[in-house]
Amino acid sequence: MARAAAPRKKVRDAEVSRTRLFDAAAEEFAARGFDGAKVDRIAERAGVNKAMIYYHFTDKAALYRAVVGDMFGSTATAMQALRAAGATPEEQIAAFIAVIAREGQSRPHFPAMWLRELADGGRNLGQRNFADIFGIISTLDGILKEGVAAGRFNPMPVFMVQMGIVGPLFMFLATGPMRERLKHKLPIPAPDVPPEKLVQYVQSMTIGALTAGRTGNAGKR
Amino acid sequence: MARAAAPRKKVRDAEVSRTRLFDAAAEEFAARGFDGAKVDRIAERAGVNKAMIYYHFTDKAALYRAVVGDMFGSTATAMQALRAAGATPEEQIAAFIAVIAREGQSRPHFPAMWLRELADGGRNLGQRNFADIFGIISTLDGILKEGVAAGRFNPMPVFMVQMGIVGPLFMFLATGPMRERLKHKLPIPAPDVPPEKLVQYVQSMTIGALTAGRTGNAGKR
DNA sequence: CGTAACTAACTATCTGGTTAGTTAATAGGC
DNA sequence: GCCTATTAACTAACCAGATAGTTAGTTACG
Repeated sequence: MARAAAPRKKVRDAEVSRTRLFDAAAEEFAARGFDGAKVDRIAERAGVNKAMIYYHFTDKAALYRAVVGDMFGSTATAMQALRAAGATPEEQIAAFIAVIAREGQSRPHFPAMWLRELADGGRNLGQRNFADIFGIISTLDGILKEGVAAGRFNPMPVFMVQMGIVGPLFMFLATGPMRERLKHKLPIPAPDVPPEKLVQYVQSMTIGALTAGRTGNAGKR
Repeated sequence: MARAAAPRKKVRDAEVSRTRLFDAAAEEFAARGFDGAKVDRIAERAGVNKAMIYYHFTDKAALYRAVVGDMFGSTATAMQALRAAGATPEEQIAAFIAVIAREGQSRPHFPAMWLRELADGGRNLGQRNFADIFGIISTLDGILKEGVAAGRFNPMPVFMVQMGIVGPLFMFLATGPMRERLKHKLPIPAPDVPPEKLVQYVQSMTIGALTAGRTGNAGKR
């Protein structure tokens, strides 16, 4: 029987092993945190010998940094395309929020890991990670300044606005599994919230606070 | 020289040891998480022999639960006095937010620990803690329902609103030490934000989103 | 056949928890 | 008021299991 042109399935493939380890690590780190995560468990979940962690990555810390670097790097990159000319500050803020939400959803480990990283005071972050984060915040800072200059936004500290965006988004996303698990023992019903609705809510919150008190210019051009 | 009526300073005092251990544990758990926290370090910080942890509390987990129980219990209690008759839904939401902020500030370990607990999916919480948390959410649920019934609020899922409040508040509070530490190497200035300003911002965000689209009834009676 | 990819077994260290023994406080009898 | 028996509060040393990391040797692949 003629074999299809598809690349023959290898028994050994560094790429595959690396990816499996990376994914297992992301899950484990998100669920347990750096200290709670066990390298044996990561290897087991990945279906790979433990020593391969040290072969493909250097050690536990480097593996962790790889995961974190991937998530912040990806977000930082996505931000570059953001400040489209012609968009109102409100539209730019909305887009900024949408990008963060999209990143948080496409990597299920992202929200929980960010919560932990903030609680840690960034103890495990490297130079590179900070650069990415600063890039993200600078983008927001630029949007806010533009809005203030245009007389549309109240001046607000960037970090406060940033936490006002990431906080609701990532807390809600990170607690998804928990809400699912507790669903039947909750005193009040917890309806499923579609992602778009969450994004809309955060957009509405943020723009609401930035434009509060101004005579209804929100949404206008 | 006549001794003052003040109780003589004892060399041994269970109350003092317990408190010192509790405080040291709160600090350590907030900074490192349950797994990252080391009992030896807690004992050292408290200036107390390690075995006293097992004497005054049962084990590491029980000590953790004591700290968590204190913070959620205190907040749950503070919520009881909240639903004052005659207050508008907006005022009640504002008060709800103020209470959470106050609790988060009076216990410096609270914000970081809640972030971690959410990322953990409540793995370390007990029956009692969940009861307290449900109580807090029920309070918010009541306020929201009242607002909707009065035609002042848009109907929104409680959990989403809750995360929209706790997220910004606790993320900002938890990252205070980190911002302080990084102050000099930030690309953009990070001005100090007085607590009232943070509270106002979160109140404005939340009420803004809950009343968005409604013909300006916010703040009125 | 050379080597990248992999494995099984091992080790050093860390860490939560225990335990046998010690000492300060206190209550009760006189 | 003082002595003493009891025990709550405390300590130093220890232990067993867990865990990150290593290594010497093996095998599939190009």
